[in-house]
Amino acid sequence: MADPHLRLQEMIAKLKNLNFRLTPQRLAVLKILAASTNHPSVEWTYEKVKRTFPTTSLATIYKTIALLKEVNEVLEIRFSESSRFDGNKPYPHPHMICLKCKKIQDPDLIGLEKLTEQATQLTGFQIVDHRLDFFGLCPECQIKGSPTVIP
Amino acid sequence: MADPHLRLQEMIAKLKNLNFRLTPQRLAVLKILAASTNHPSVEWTYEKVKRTFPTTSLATIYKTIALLKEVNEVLEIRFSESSRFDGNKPYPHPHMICLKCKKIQDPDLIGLEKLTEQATQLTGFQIVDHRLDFFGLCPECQIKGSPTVIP
DNA sequence: GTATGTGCAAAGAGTTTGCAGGGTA
DNA sequence: TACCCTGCAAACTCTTTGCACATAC
Repeated sequence: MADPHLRLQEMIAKLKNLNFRLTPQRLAVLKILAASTNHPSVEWTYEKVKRTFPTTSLATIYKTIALLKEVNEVLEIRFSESSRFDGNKPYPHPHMICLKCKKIQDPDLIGLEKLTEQATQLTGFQIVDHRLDFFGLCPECQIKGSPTVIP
Repeated sequence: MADPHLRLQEMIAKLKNLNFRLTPQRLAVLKILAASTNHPSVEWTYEKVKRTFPTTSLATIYKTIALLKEVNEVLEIRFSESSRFDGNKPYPHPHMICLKCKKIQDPDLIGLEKLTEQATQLTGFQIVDHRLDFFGLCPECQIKGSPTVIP
């Protein structure tokens, strides 16, 4: 993962450059997204921010994340039920998703570029984005009946 | 693509074997999903079925597709906005998705198995499903301002 | 004949939006 | 001080559900 502190500074710089204001609530969201490897959900981020700012609203979390998406400082991983976010690596990359505990992990795969080339040549598409998800059971969930934790 | 007539027969056989009833509405949905290469949405399927059965309800389309998902005779491609379906190839495969006209196409890519193996070995996940989507502009949409058609 | 499927309307979940009041630069 | 941001509640979209009536087998 990228250095969380560095990522936070990058995010702050981006927002300042674009003349967006750095409110305490926003800063709290940035910190969480910059440092998390667990691909937080909106709800999880909301609960975490509320520990510091109990009056924070869900709408503010949504609005802040929408802003970060707009300036490409967070990657949204959309599922039909809800979305998960990655502010540490805000660019497309493969994910391993545990169907039981909902953990999301980033494997370093080699060869995805080759597939992208093939796809381009076969279809003539001008590719601007991609998404590769593997679904299954993580090592922990293969063994015990681990609790379902949705980050 | 698989032979649409054959696919329809397979779907019918599956439902009969499991003692589900073959209503005219259901049959209409099966026909559409077995024969379509455009990865229909629920809404598109609904409009198409209504031409033959004007009193059909959206709920029936949803219920029929849910049934087909349950017996693995249709692949659901979920997006946060809505889902698209493939009854012709009801198993995981890569998709090319045009961001403009919403067309979805199936490229025959070589090498995805290698990535799956890598992912398994790197993470220890027991993989049961995957999804690979490429997003971009199809050849038509790269040129003209083609109309946005959502199947 | 009987259980299953249909159609309508209402409920549900996650997300977005409008607006009045409050805080940043 | 001026404008942007927050927080609350209502709205929105896609999908699911409950229930009375209809119908496939």
